[in-house]
Amino acid sequence: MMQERLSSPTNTFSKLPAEKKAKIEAALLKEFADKGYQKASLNTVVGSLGIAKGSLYQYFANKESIFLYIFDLFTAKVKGMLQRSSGHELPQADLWQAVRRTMFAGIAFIDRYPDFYQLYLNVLFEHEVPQREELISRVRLFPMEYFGPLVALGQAQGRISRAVPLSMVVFLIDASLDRFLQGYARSYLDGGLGLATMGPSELVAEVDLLIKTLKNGLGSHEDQG
Amino acid sequence: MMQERLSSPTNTFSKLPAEKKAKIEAALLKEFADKGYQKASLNTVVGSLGIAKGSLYQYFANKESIFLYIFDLFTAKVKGMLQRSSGHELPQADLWQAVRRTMFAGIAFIDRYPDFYQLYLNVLFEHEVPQREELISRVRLFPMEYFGPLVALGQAQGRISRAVPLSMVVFLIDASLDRFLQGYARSYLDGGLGLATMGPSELVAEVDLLIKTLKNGLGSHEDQG
DNA sequence: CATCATTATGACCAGGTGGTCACAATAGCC
DNA sequence: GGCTATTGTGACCACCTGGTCATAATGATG
Repeated sequence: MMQERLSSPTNTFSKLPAEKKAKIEAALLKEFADKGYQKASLNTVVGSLGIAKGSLYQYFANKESIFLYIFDLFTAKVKGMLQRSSGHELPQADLWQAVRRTMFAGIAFIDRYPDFYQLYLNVLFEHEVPQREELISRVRLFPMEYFGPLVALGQAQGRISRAVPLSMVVFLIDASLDRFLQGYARSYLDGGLGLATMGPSELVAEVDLLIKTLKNGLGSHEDQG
Repeated sequence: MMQERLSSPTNTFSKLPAEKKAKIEAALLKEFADKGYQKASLNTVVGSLGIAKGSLYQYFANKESIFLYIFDLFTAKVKGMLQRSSGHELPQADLWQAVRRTMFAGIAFIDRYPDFYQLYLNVLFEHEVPQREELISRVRLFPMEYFGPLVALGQAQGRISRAVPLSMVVFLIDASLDRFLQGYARSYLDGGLGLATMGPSELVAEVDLLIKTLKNGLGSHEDQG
């Protein structure tokens, strides 16, 4: 009695040769990433694919379900990447190691799937994207559920300040992480760090610096390290 | 030989009675804030205003110039608010006081002009907004030019850690500030802080906590305060 | 009043959209 | 081959968009 999801393509689509399926998915992703949901044109997609519009509508019910299907591909990719990056983590792992790993996983994701990341940014802020809030929370829950327990553990062990509420710790980490990645992907958001033009090693140094700064704070301490 | 800006309305528009002008501006802002640039419909606007479409095109050259004009109103409002909030600052003012003031100014701005803030978020992330990067940098320069010198001063005086490059300090402050305000305006971005449902005094406490955390860091210190 | 400049109007246009459907092509099976 | 079920097709539809323009209304000036 499993309900078909609205984002499900028809089984005509699932029976398609893998290669053709991949091409269609890629073209759709590109269009949604480039133009956003509203301005994405299915006419353009079928044109560039060289298939008939009717075919597209034999694969999917409508534009919305097409979009949701593509976004599903994105969440699957994110999930996979996060699991791979945190999979070997020990139960009492260090929060900062986890943050570091997530950061690099994010950077790698943007490098490997720039269109998917663009799609995500579109959803974050575009109006009238179908089911926007639900889609966003689906993605944002991953890191939150991941960091929360680690912060609690760190506080219990005394390595994370107990003076700061857990929610604030998570907020700051999330904000820094997200904004760093946004700056990496869109140079005008990096606040002058120049992330877009950095080489890999510089990027690593910058990530480590950011984490160290999050840990130690911006104020000066008597014993400066 | 002053070149007319592309965003300039015709002088037909400037000669309009102030009341009518304000109504038109408000309706346009509302539409752009609600729908974003692309999906905003001028037909809807003239419909809700009860004026003819031709009139709108006697006030402005085209949709783009309409949008740029409305965005100009926004930057003017932001400029005014920032100047008012920082105007009385002493030359050797404290960075953290400045951050605090900017934070509250931002909150007040969102409360007072939610549509303008929405407009800004649209521009930040929507595709194919005319001159997007230029518009964004126009707004983002304000706080950056403001905080940069204060950070440098703080580092010279030894109150801000000299171990952290100025650009990183500015990045973290900017990211926290921006994200906090985004979370305040869009609850699904607040990372669980629950900003949207807070009363004013709670909000003040949260801002102070955030600033204190930025200063002291997330790690625990022997002398915990 | 008449004359002229300015402003308001809305029917109209070309272009694009998501979506449909009668039909053509193909594939599988006997 | 012939028959059926599935898949591919693109002309077509209603709808909406930003933008135009001939014309009407209004205001100013004498």
